[in-house]
Amino acid sequence: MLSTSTPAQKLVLKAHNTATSPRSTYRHGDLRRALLDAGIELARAGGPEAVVLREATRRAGVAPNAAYRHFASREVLLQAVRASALSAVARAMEAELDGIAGGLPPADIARAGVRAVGTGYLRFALKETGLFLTAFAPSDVLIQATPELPTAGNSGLNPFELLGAALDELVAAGVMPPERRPGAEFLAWSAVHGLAMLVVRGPLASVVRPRIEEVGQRLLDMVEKGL
Amino acid sequence: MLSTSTPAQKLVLKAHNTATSPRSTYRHGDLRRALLDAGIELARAGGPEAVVLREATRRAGVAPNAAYRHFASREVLLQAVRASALSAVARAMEAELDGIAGGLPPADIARAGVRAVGTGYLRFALKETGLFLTAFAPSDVLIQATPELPTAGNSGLNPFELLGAALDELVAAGVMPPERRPGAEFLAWSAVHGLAMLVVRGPLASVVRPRIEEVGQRLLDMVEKGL
DNA sequence: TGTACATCAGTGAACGCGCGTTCACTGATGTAC
DNA sequence: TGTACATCAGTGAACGCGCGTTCACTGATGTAC
Repeated sequence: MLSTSTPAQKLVLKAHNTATSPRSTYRHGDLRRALLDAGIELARAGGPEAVVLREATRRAGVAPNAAYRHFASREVLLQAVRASALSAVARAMEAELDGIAGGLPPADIARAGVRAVGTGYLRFALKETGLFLTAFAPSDVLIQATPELPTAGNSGLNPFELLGAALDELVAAGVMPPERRPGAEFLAWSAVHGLAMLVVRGPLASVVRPRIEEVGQRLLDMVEKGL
Repeated sequence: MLSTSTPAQKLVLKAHNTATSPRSTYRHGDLRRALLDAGIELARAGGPEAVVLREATRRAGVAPNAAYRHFASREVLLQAVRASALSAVARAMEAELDGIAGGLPPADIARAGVRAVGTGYLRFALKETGLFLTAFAPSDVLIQATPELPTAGNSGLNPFELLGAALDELVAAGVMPPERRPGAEFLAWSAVHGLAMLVVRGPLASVVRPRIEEVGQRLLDMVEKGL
């Protein structure tokens, strides 16, 4: 079947090659993408340590060393996966932001923006724990966005920038005094990040998880009042 | 020299055996303790993944499998190290609590108590990063204190209990309304834990680290106001 | 339109590594007589 | 006080594992003529 496919069919096969359909051509088509996708899947299921070069090549249906045509090392692949995970976090935040009802006074909108960013972060951590851990995993390398490896969501802002923008709105709406603005993202981020870490893998997993929505909203209350 | 030592000298050697002094007797003396100490040292230097059975036995000057006389598996050794790390966190908090000046009004004392707990946590994370990460590392197992593996400091309270006690004082001093007390430790812990994680290994390492004391205090301001 | 050729994405085999863990053992120690 | 003996903490060797990475290669592809 596959071996008698026409050149045109082969092209289609190459373009849509997945782990399940055996390759029919010598060349893979888009191995870089396939490895990256496999890496993302591994990270989703098991966090950053689960991103293993050999397993990614296995899933792409390719010899282990083929990966080196596209990534200089396992570490470089992992960084690409992290960038993708960061982008997914940004999109989760944007989804929450999109849900904000219009027609409210500016102050309420601004407050809702910060809450949306925090809520998106927490929900992502719970729903996509592996990717979340990968995005913010301990790492010596500072993850840099590049044109090929965007860390931003649809808005063009990455998670950190989305938080910053939401806080700017808070100031613009007169909810937060401008002198408190500098560095405020560190405080807000810390609170939400800490809860996420403690709940998804840490000591609060069993205690807080069932009440995470409630505790999350209380945490955001605290941040709002405290900032 | 060592081979001609008297039985009494041998006993001393056994009791004080370290990685640097070669064993003179067949039996080790206190291998369990030596392995635990080596594990703690490994965790201190490299976090939880650095706690490697074979390396611990190497440092204890013993064959790799000798460890199985004292720990059922690598995981069990790691848990013992974690308990010790938690205890060290508690002691860091207690050190800050001890520094609180007396003679203040109860409300101020209570507030200072919460700050001390948070400050101790943050300072420990920065000074003993490896142990900090080990204490709160992702883990499926809930770390349980046992008589042989205390997680508490000198006060007899573990880090979580120290925070709880400080918050209780806040209520007792009339600073915090009693109805806000339940679950408040989750919020306070989240904030401090998040900052610690983001700074010691996360994306804020380079940005915030130089200003960590200031940012830490601002974070505690936020918690105090927001609770 | 056909052919020669350079490119380079993938192959196949192998490497060294360090890990956790199991096995059958040995011999120092403390204890019972 | 001396001796036989059971205990059990440590030894020595080996296992299988999966990893990242390197090597010399091959053959499908697109391009220049």
